[in-house]
Order: sequence, then C-alpha cells, then structure tokens
Amino acid sequence: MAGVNKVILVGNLGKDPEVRHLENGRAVANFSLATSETYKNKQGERVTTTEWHNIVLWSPVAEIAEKYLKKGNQVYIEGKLTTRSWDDQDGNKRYTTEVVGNNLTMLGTKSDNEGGGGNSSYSPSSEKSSEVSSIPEDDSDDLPF
Amino acid sequence: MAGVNKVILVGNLGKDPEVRHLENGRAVANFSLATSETYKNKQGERVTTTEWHNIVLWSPVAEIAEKYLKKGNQVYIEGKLTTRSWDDQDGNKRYTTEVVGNNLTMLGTKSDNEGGGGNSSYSPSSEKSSEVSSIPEDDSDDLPF
Amino acid sequence: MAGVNKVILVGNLGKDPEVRHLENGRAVANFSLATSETYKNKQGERVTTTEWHNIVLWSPVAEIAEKYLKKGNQVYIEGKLTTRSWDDQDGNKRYTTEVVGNNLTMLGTKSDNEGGGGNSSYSPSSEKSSEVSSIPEDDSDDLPF
Amino acid sequence: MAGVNKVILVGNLGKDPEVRHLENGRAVANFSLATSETYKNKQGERVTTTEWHNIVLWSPVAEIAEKYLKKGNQVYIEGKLTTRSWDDQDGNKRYTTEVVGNNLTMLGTKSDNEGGGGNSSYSPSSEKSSEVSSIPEDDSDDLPF
DNA sequence: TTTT
DNA sequence: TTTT
Repeated sequence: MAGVNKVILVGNLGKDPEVRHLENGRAVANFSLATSETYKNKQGERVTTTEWHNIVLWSPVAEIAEKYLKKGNQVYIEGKLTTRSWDDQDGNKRYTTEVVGNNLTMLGTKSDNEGGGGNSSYSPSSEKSSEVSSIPEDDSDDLPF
Repeated sequence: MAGVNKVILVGNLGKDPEVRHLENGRAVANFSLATSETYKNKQGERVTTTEWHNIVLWSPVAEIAEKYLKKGNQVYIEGKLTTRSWDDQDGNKRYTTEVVGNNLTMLGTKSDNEGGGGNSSYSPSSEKSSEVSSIPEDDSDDLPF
Repeated sequence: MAGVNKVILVGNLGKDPEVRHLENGRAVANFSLATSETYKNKQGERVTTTEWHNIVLWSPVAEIAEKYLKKGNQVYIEGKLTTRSWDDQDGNKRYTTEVVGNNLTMLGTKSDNEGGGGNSSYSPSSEKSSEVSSIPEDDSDDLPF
Repeated sequence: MAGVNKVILVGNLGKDPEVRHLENGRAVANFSLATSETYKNKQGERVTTTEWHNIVLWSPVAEIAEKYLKKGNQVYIEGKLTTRSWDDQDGNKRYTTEVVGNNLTMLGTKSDNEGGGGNSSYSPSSEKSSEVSSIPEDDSDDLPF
C-alpha cells in the first residue's frame, strides 16, 4: 500500500521563478527546469536532447527560490510527481504533470549564481552564498531563515 | 549542461501491461502505476492519496513486464520523465508526461505475484520466479534472457 | 557547498531489529539489510551477489521498525551515508559506515510480513497492517502514531 | 530477491583522482568526495557537517574522471554501496565501504572546473566543456569519447 | 545474516 | 485502474 514517488533532477531554470504569496501566508513558486543529455547517435554525431519539467515549490522552499534562483541557474531538485486535471475552454479534461519539490540545492559556485538571469531586480541578498540553499528534508525546523 | 532526470517509484499496477511488438523487433509495454501514501489529517483521520503514473517500458524490460507483471503487482521502477506532445481532435496541442523505465524490480514474494491479476490468461511461465525480474542497468548484456 | 547524500535500498532484513531506548526518550534501531542482484556470468551461469548494509534508524522510525519489522522482511529504505570512527582494542582507528534511514516502507503483502522471522515473540500488533509503515519525510508531524 | 542498492551524491572532490591503468586495459579511479550540509542548531548557530565518501570509478567513467576532474570540482555521482574486507597488519579483519559510481555529471559552469585543483598538470582538454561529462547509464556504448 |  |  505504502508507496514511493520520488523525482531527482539536476538542470537549469528556463526563466526566473514566478512566486505567488497566498492569503494564508504560504508562498508557491513555479518555473520550468531543463535537463539535458548529450550522446552520440549511430552516425557518430553528438546530439543533445532536452526535457522540460514544470516545477512547483511551496513554503519554505518557495521563498528560497524567490530570493536566490534566477533564469539559467543550475539546481538539484528532489520531489514527487503529481498530476492534476482541469477543464479547458472546450470542456475537455486536461492533465498537467508537475514535480513538487521538497528539497532544493543550488549548484556551482557563488559567482555562477550572481549577476545571473533575465531579471533586473537583482538582489544583494543572493550574496549570502549558496550555503543556505540546501533544505535538509528531515529537520525542516532548522532552516537557516 | 549535462543533467540528471531520474524517477524512482514503488507502487502497484492498475491493470495488466499492454505490450506492442514493433516491426523492428523491439517491444514496448504500457501500464499505469499507483503510488499511495497514507497520513493523518488535522482531524486525526487517516487519509490515503493515490497518484497515477503512465509507465512506458522498452525492450528488453518490456518483455519482462509482458511475462511477469500483472494487475495489482507491486514493483520498483526507475526511469526518467518524458513529456511528448500531440494534437487532439480540436487541433489543440496536448501534452502527456510518462515515466520511461529502465530498471524494474518485482517486489514481495513469489506468491504475491502468482495467481495474480485480473488477467485470466495466467501463464505458468510466471513460476520461473522473480529472480529474473531485476534488470541491472549497467550490464544489460548479462540479462537473464 | 550544499550537497546531497542519499541512499536508496530495497532488500531483506538479515535479522530482527535491535532496538535501544535511550534516556532522553528517543529510540535507535539497528539491523543488517541484504541487497541481492542476480546476473549471468560469461559462462551463462546465474550468479547472485549480496551486499550487506548496516542500517540505523532513529525515532520515530525506530519504533516502527521495532513494531513491524522482522528477519526476512523486504523493505524500501531511504537515508544517508555516515561514517563514524572508533578506536579498537589495539588503539587503531577504525571506521564503520552506516546508512541512517529517514524513510521506511514495508514491501509485499501483509501476509509476507506476518508470522515472519526468526523471532518467536510474534506480536499481534503487526496485524495493524503495513499502512502505517511509510513515513512521509516531509510531514513528520502527521505520523500515524 | 532482486534488490536495489543506489547511492546519489552531490559533493566536491577532496583531491585529484588517483587513476590506475590495469593490465587488462581497464582503468580504476579513486578519490574522496565531501558532501556538506548546513543547518542551525538549538542555539541558532549555523553549523556545517561534512561527510566523506570513498569513490571508486571503473572504465569508462574512470577515464572521464582522469581527464576532467580535479580537486574541488563539484560533481553528481550515482552508484552503489559496496563493502570489501581485508586483513590489517595485526591480522584483524577490516572493512571498507566504498561507492562504486556508474554515472557521473560535472556540475557548475566550465569556468568552475578550469584552473581548478591542486594539480599543476592542468590540461587544456578540460576546455572541451562539461557537455561531455554525463554518462547516460542506459547506453554506455554511445559515450562521447 | 536475508531473499528466490 | 492498484494496494492495505
């Protein structure tokens, strides 16, 4: 009965996170993440294929994404697969699969993650270094925030 | 640039695998897999939520699924997330996310996986035991088939 | 700086868990877990290799292990690698590597896990089913205990 | 019977890899990898704990490590846990646990991995970019080398 | 020391 | 559509 539903991704943000602050005080962040792999095909040519993932982060990870993540940043994300359904304008049932992340680690050096993305609202708080970027899943009380 | 795209699931098959044998000799198996988790809500009631995943397996894992997997069986599946697009009858772009598995391990005892599923065409070949059910990802040449 | 240290195991307990209850109210469980893989060697013979892992579980997972796990049971364990050092009787520094689990899921059917192991002190409490055996890592407040 | 034995690490090399080329043409690389996590303790102080792992890589991953990895580089490593025993000078049985990696991905930008380590024999080949650094586990025949 |  |  009990199951396991786990996703592990290392990739780059396709855009800056979009963060909404809900009335109940929680925040939710959304962005797309690209995971690429390069291989040689039969003709010996190097080919790169990229998969795009819809990432959803809730508080307190959402706030970390808001403060520190920018378009292009490389991150490790651990989470679970969820599919939700909705009705489109034609009354058809549609499904969207997302990765709800519960663990986020920024990769690369600090300089990789500064200056960064397509967002002009660069915040000096990102200088606080990537040391704070990992959310240990098993003691969420001790978050460095 | 190089990335990681990994999914790890432990769940139960919602139905027998559907297997198609392609002209090029390869086979592809499809089935849905349920991963359930149980927790207590604020009212102290035990609640079970189930997530359904679309699983795709290619040869030689597809043939293992064909021979040994039945509705209800519990399996460990490791693979990667892929999203493919198609056009529906209204000309709208639709997206389907699937887990393409490259590693499959049957769980539980042999007796769990015998007699099994909703499929009446029970095959004695399933008595060959689950020893053959794990496909080591790194030496696919040594598959027990 | 921030890193990832994750271990995922599916295997069988080599013996019943040994559980110690500490003065501070916490409990710690220890047992060995076997992960086996079968492959064909160059001679076409089926060969099984088994790796043994030292598992350490702390409250509240330790109490679950105490109540429900027995020698022979198949489990999914997620945790992290830790190496601790100690001095042997000859004054040499020794190292022991253990997997500290933070997520445990019992596998197989209920019947697999009943009647169970080499332990005669079979407790009817294990009939409470494996529904309680999964510890969702991200809402430990909602543990079914 | 069939089991799962999987380790996933993101960390930094403690030193340049040591690579031995065996008579049979295979190579084996060894290095230590640090995975760090930072959290706040009860006193609100930020604490960093570091775990060291013994990494072993065989061909063809060993050659990649030899060419591209240096002390300090951040990598993603996927592999399995193995414990081997040996006899020390006092005739005591000793055990060493290692992570045998079968998947390696270099993290960060190219500049992170240049100039790098404590090794003076810097090789321009590392400029070939980290695109080549991921070894897809399921088609090892198509390695970009 | 497990499991099939 | 699974499982307990």
